[in-house]
Order: sequence, then C-alpha cells, then structure tokens
Amino acid sequence: MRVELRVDKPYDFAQSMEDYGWISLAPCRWVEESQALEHVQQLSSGRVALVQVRVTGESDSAAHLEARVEAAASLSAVELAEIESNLRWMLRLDEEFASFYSLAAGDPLLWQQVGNGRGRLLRSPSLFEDVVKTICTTNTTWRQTVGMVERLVQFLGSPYPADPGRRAFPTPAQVAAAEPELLQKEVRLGYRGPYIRQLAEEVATGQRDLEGLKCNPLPAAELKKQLKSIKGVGDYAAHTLLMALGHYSALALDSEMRSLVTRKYFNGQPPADKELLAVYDRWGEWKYLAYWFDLLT
DNA sequence: TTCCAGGGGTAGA
DNA sequence: TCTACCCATGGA
Repeated sequence: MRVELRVDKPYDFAQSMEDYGWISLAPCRWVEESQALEHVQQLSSGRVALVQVRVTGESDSAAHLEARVEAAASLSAVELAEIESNLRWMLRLDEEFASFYSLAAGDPLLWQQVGNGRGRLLRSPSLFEDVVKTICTTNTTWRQTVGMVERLVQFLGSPYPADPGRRAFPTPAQVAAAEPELLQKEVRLGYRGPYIRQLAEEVATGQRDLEGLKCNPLPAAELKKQLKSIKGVGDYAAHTLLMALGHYSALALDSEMRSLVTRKYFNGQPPADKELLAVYDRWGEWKYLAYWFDLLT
C-alpha cells in the first residue's frame, strides 16, 4: 500500500530528517541506503503498520514523497487516511515557513543553512509522544534519552506483527497500565517515571486533552501555561513543545544552548540568562529556528 | 568520589 | 519572583 504526499518547495527531506534528534528516537529510524524515514505506527483501530517515507520526485513548485505502508492485512481507506494525516503532521508538510525564509534571507550565514528548504523539524504523531520524549531529554545526556525511549517502546509498545522486534510508541493507556516498578527498574526512567506515568493516566482517563492542543488557536502564552501544568514540564520542556506545536517565538534554554551561545557570542564568559536569550531577539516569531540553525552551523 | 548531562518540583523567603 | 535543595541514572 502507498500514500502520496506533496509539499511546497523549498524542501530538503533528508536534511530535514537529520536536523532534529527525534529521527534517532524509537520508533523512528533513518534508513541510509534508501534515504528513507522508517516509522512504526499504531492506528486508532489498534493495528500496527510499518511505514517508509522517501522522496520520489519534484515539480516546479513542489516536492513529492511516497510512503510505503506494510501491515498484517490490507488497511482500510480510513486507516490509510490516518497514516497520511500522521505523516503530514510529523513532517510539518502543512506548516507555513514563508515569513521565516524571507527573514532568514536577510542573514547570509543563516540563509546559507536554511535556504534550500530546512526548518520542518521532525515531530511525533501525537503530542503525548512528544511530551514523553521531551521529559526524557531533561537533566540527562542524549545517549540516555535514546535508551529510555527505546526501552519504553520495547517494553510497552505494540509489536509490528511481521517483525515483533519493531514496536510502536506506547499509547497513554499502555503507559498508565505499566507497573511503576517496571518503569523504574527496566525502563530506567529515574525520577521521570512517576511524571510520565501520571501524564499517561491523565490522558488515558480523559482528564487531560493533550491532542486537542495540536490544532488549538490559543495564543502561545496560554498553550505554555497548559503545558507547564504537566508535572515534569518546566520552561525548557514547554518551549520545546511549543516548537513542536509550531510556535517558534520562545527559546528552550538548556545546557547545550548555554554553552553554544556563551562560546559564540560572549567570549566564553557566561552571561545572565536574560542577556543570553536576547541574542535572538531580532528573530521575533522565529527565534527557536534561528537558534536551532545557529547551533547546527 | 564527585560532578553533571539538551531540568524541574518544592519549600521558604 | 528568587533561591537552595533534592531528585534517579550513568558516564567522565
């Protein structure tokens, strides 16, 4: 089965996949030989599919992608539509970057980085998955983050029938049903375990509508307030998640940003946070992306 | 041993 | 609003 996807140019698919660490987190995987994003998805029907996305061509104004879908049995039109919608969200194919590009065009160094179509940073199909992954990046190393997410998927996610070693990201109900001891001793989430389990419970019982925030017209400040009401989500995580929701006006200040900005703009002398953040003031609504590609430069 | 990683919760001022 | 202190885990 196949799903066709179209996105306005400029768009550099392979580079965009590489640009955000989520590509290294289960159940995502980059397949070098075929230059494809591989992803295991559990659909609302409960069925699990293996999806491979790659570029097939381009026209004057658009890039064309194709997703090959494999599942135990053939999927319904509704299920394929869900996969298409998941992929459009994950790759941000419907986000508008024109004003970012026109601003970036005024900065030769940044333009050199993003002009060919970067900026559509990878995200997860559900906000639940992005919140959990983001909490797993706090106060730890990237290496441990990769391990925590991998074990969450392996211990709790539903298997892809044809290759049970591949699993989908666990649903809120699956995480909520997990024994706290499993999250602690096997998944090794550390003190994050109770936060993640509590969130899963809130979402699974309908107490918290996370996915409703995805297409919510609320201003960023209000979204931030709701995100910060999740235990384990502070300023850094909330700003990372605002980025996931398509709001780039807030910077996620972490040890990495601190060290980059201190080195690059303050001669190695650590500035106050206010001063540090002010470096990107002129980018207004696009601060996050301006910083992100400054980091990758 | 101690420190600290792509921080955050809590209590006390 | 700001500050100290605590929090699991694992590598340096």
